[in-house]
Amino acid sequence: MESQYRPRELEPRIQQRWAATQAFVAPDHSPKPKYYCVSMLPYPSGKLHMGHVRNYTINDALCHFMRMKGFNVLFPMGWDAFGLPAENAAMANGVPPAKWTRENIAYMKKQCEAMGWSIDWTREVATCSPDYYRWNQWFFLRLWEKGIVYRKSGMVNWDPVDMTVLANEQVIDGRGWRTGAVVEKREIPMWYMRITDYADELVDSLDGLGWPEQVKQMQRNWIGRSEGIEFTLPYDEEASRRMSDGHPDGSVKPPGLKVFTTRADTIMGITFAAVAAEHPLATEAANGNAALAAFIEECKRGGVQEAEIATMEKKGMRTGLFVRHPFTGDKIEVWVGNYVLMGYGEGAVMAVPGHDERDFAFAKKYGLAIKQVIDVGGQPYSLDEWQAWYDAPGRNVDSGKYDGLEQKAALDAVAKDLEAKGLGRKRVQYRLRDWGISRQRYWGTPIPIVQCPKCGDVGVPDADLPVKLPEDLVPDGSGSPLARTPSFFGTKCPKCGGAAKRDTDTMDTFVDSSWYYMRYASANASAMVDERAQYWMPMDQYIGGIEHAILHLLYARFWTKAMRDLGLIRIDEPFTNLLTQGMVLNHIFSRRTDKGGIEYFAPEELDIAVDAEGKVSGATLKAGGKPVVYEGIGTMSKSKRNGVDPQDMIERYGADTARFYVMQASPPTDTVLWSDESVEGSFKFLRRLWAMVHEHVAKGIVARYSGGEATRELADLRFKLHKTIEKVADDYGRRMQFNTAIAAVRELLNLYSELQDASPVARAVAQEVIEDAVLLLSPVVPHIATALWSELRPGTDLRDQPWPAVDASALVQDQIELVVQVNGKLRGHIRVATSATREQVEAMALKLEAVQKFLNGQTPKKVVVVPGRLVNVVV
RNA sequence: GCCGGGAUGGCGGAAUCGGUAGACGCACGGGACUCAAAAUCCCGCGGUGGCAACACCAUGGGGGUUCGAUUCCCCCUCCCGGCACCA
Repeated sequence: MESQYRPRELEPRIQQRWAATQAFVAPDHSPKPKYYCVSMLPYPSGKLHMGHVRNYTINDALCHFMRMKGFNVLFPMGWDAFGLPAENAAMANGVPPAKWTRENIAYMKKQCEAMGWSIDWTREVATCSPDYYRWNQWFFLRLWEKGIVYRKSGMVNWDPVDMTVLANEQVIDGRGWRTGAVVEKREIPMWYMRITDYADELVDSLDGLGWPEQVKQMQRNWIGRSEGIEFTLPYDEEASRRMSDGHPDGSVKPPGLKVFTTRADTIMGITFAAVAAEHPLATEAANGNAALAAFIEECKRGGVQEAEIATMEKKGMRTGLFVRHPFTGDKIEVWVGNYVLMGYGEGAVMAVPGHDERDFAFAKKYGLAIKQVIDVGGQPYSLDEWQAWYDAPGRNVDSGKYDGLEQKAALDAVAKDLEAKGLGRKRVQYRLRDWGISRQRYWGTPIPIVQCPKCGDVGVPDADLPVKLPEDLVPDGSGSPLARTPSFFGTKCPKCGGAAKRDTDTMDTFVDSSWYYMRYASANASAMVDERAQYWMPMDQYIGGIEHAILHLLYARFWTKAMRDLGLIRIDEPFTNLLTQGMVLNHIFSRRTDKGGIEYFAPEELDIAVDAEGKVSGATLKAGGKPVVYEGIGTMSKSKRNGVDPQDMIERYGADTARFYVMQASPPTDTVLWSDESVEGSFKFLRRLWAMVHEHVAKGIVARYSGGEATRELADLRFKLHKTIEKVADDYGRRMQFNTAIAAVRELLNLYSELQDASPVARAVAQEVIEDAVLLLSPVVPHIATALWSELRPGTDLRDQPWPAVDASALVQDQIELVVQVNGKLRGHIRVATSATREQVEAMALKLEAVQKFLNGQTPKKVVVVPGRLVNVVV
């Protein structure tokens, strides 16, 4: 055996052997139980970053562990290959997105191979491949036929200088990132999917999933199912006349202002009403009111991001129009408020400043009446105390016939009365909105629709799919390249044969990632999926960043249900268990460009200054010395340019060190701030492991311990070994906490290295311990483990070894150590027989000198005995 | 702003169901080996006081429940993620 650990020679050799024997190609049928484990597919940004290393190493370790446990394991890989960064790279370098993307994929695939992940590459998927995206198009058409896909107008961010639609990411502080121009909202026609049709099921079926509770909670809150009442505030004479004279959308004249509320019990507290700037009533009121028209224009300025809208200062203006209270007939003034969202409910609210936080802030600002209609324990009405009582439970007061009712009863009574008057009804409202999938971009799946002047929207016939994306275009940042390419959009109507135009929008990339895991399972199928998907799905374990907790996971769940309803798969949920990996963070540095846009810098391009506390205080460019702005820490991302390439680590220490490092550093669910300081320690450990095996082998390998007389020391070592096997299996399989599993093996090896005994029994125990330690670590560091195993058991392969068995007899103990506390503070230890009674334990504890000292001759007030753990003497 | 999460030594983290706070490492200090260095090995390592035994303090801050709280409850601060066109 080599005395030196040389990962750079060893790892490629072992990887070649795996490739030659197709070691990780998973059969689609097996007598073994299946285990399907997938990591969220990476965006091919150029190089792997540490987040990927963490993600796929967790995936790989779980897969190795499950193989050892006797499962038929599938670990596939693919590329989320459409999207914005490819277009940005194209603009920067003049290279078509297709070329850039494919080169990145090739490089990153090499890196994956160098990491030694046990991927079944025969199932690789790249979402930019026509073989893949044709099924996006095919499925889109099926959903269209079913009415799940439909067209309506939607709001986008508009850059008036570049004349282009901006992604939210491209809007920085309300300005376009390239031009620095103030962004505007613009309404354009788009395709939508009716995810809201599935809202109830998406909430209800969360319950059965093995997902982190926090993720399920986030999804529930996102869908935001709330039961409330939709009712009408009738117009007064003036409003009635104006709204019927020229109702802007020309639809049926509404008899009043429709609102939705979950707090109808506070209906007697209405002091005004508010509508969104885009509401038809606002439009009508602005007719001939220049100030209001200007205010509405102002509301439409700025981007469409919710965070931006929600943090805006609350502003409003009178419309001069009035509605009437449904019960009292009192006149209620209607305001336009920038805090009312057109996209939620009816785009209009009844305002009860006494019992709603936003209405309160608005009323206070404009000096509107605030009326308390819920009694909250006799507290006096006081604006200063308002924060304390606005949403407290209580009985109705100052509410006429509803006085004295509790919330639920008041709600029911109000609903009944509104229904009786024909003004309202109970209804469920979701916060969730339908999924808009149209993007005015080039690098995505073309929408398979032809717009015919005679026939309207016509679907591309299945036989003509895929509608291929031209791959040689280079975007320039203004408008969509497809919309300027007649050879793409010029076509004939499939229905009438006349000249027609293709839809030049592409699909949201969330479409691509909504079903790729089913395509892996039915690789190269001539349909979207086939029966093999049914074998592998639902996925046993899904792993990915917590940042995908809502959107991606919700869309994928919806998509799966839609596929089920079209008879393509017979499952309700795609992901049985979910592990949300914490993000790998790094420092972010940026600078404003001359144009007013923004530019990011990688840490290696900068000289970074640190203050006395070790915190980053500033930075300058290495080239040129210009200062840059420190923006704090954030997720490693391509756009912020703060990723760390693991390549150096692989080249210096090998893949096993990189793998070991990320796995031992922290629990997978934790966020970590990148630091490459302790990588060296991981390498030293592997070298020490190698040295231990080398030393053992040099003394001569023997058959592992299988019974016979053992000294106390050997029995203790075997106890530790078998406890460790139990713990590591639990950490890998149930807790998925690899850092503590590795720490446990280190403890075992620390104990092992103290062993001096060279007797035949000791040699057999040593063989047992070192063999099993290699097996326990093998899921994390498969290369070194494979090499060491072949020295410990010549002629056998690590890949054929099952997970080590726990020897129950090694775990039997006759004595245990208990902790003795006085008033909950540690004061000593006692060793007792495992069979000792409560009374015996108590007596022994009280006899301790450290305990007597605190007793001062008195009898203890109480003695708490926790079996197998501790004794607490209360004095 | 709203939703979800987090905060433990100089650093990463451990304590799994309310039961020994700091496992296991990194960094650092001291020592051994060496002509020297690297590598390796041994010892120490939360704070304050003390020669020591030991005592007290300590898990972001404040309060509470409990024999006992890093863990449960209430309030607060700061940080991270998401907020529908980044993926």
